[in-house]
Amino acid sequence: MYDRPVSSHTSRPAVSLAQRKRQLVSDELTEAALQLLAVKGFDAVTVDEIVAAAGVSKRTFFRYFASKEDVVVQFLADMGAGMRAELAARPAGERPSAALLHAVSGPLAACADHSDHAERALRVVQLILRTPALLARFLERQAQWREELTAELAHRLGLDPDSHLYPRLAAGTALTAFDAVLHRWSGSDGAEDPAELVGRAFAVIAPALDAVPEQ
Amino acid sequence: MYDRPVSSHTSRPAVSLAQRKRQLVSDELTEAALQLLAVKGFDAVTVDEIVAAAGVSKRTFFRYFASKEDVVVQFLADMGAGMRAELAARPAGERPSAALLHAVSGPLAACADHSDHAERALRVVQLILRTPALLARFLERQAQWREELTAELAHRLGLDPDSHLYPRLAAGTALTAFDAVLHRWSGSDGAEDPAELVGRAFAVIAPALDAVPEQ
DNA sequence: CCGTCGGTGGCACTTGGTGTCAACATGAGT
DNA sequence: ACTCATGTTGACACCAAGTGCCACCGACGG
Repeated sequence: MYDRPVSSHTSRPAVSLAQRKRQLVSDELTEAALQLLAVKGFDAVTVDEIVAAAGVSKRTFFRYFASKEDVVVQFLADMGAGMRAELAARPAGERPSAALLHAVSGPLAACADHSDHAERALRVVQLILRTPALLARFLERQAQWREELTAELAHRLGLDPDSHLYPRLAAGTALTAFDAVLHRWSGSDGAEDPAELVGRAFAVIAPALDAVPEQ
Repeated sequence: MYDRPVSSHTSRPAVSLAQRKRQLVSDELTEAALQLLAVKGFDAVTVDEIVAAAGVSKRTFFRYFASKEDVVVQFLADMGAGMRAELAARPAGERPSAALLHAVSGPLAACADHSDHAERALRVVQLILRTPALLARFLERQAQWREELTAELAHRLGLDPDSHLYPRLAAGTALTAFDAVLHRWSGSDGAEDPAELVGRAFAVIAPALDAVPEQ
C-alpha cells in the first residue's frame, strides 16, 4: 500500500531495512511452506520441517503467522480487503448486483492473468479446497469478509444491518458466487476463465441482489 | 433412526444395553461440556476439565468426539442430514425456492418451539457464533451440507453439478439465508421467530433460486 | 465355566502454540 | 566513539490437543 515514504533529510528510502528484512523472512517462510505442503500434503508437514527449510526458529514462524494454516490462507487474505475497498469505491447509484460483481471480480481477476503468481494461486486454492483444516480457516476468513461486505452494503443503502436481512443476504449470496467460481476454476485446473464464470454466476443471482429490500 | 429392533428369541429390547451405555456416556460428556463452556468460554476450558466433570478419561472423550470443538458442533450436526432428507422428500415438480425453503425450515423449526432443547440450542448457537474456533468448525460442517444439497439439487433437476453453476449457487444461497436467520435469531436472544425470518429471507432470494438455469 | 469382544483407562508420545528471557542488531542522540 | 532505546531473533520451558498402544474388565454366547 505505502510507496516508500522518504525521511526528510536522508537519501535512504525509509522502507526501513528492518521492514525489508521482515518481508524477506516472511517470503522465505511462505516459500518453504508452500513448496513442502504442495508435495507432502498439509497434515504430513510439521512446522519444524518448514522452519528448518526456511532457516529460522519455530518461535519466529509464529511471530509471522498465527497458525500453521495461516501461512497458506494468508496468501488469499488480500482478497478480502480488496473486495471491501472495491465495493466502497463503486458509485453510489449503481445497482447492488453491479457493485458486488465488481467488488468480487477484482480478486478473481488476479487469478485470470496467467502469470507466475496466478499459477501458484491455483495450487494454493486447490490445496485449500481439498484440505479440511485449511478449508475451515479459509471459511473463517470469508466469514469476516461477509461481515465487512454486509456493513459496507448497509452503509451504502442507509440500512441498519441488524434490522434488515437484505445486506447480509446480499453479501452472503455474492460470496456464494465467489465460492462457486473458485470451486469451478480450481476443478478445471485453471482452464476456465474466472471473469467469465463470475459473470455467469451473477446473471443467476442478480435478481435476488436487486430485489427491493423488505420495507 | 432405528426403532429398537428385537432379537428373535429373547424378550429384552435389542438396543443392546451396550448402545444405551454409549449414549449415556455421550450425553454425560456433552452435558458437562456445554455447562462448562457456557460459563467459562471455549478457550478457558480444557478437555481435562470436561472429562473430570463427566467422570471419564480423556482418551474416552476422543473416542466420542473427534475434537474439542466437535462436542459443541455435533449438537447441530443433525441439521445437515435433516435438510438433505427433507429436500430429497419434496415433490419433484416443486419450484426450487419452495423445496429449499422447506429443506431449510425443518431444522429451524426445532429452534422455534420454546422447549428445553430449544433454549439450549440458542445458547449453543450463540456460543458458536462468537467463538472463532467453533465458527470455523461449524462453517466446515456447513460446507459439507452445501455439497450434499448441491448434489441433491443437481440430481433433482437432472443437471451435472460440475458443468452447471446453478446447483451450487442455489444451495449456497439457501444456506446463506439459513445463516442470516441463525445470526439474527441468535442476536435477538431467540425473541424473533425463525420460521417467520426464514420466510422473509426466502422472499428476497427466491428470484435467484427460480431463475432459469444457464442453458 | 470359559473364550470372545467391545468399551475403558492409563501412559507415553507427537505436535501446535505461547511466555519469557537473554543476545544481538539498528538507528538516533550526545 | 559511546550509549541508550527499540525491535527482532533463538533457545528453553511449558501447556493443551490429539493419537497409538496395551492391559483390563464386564457383557454375552457356547
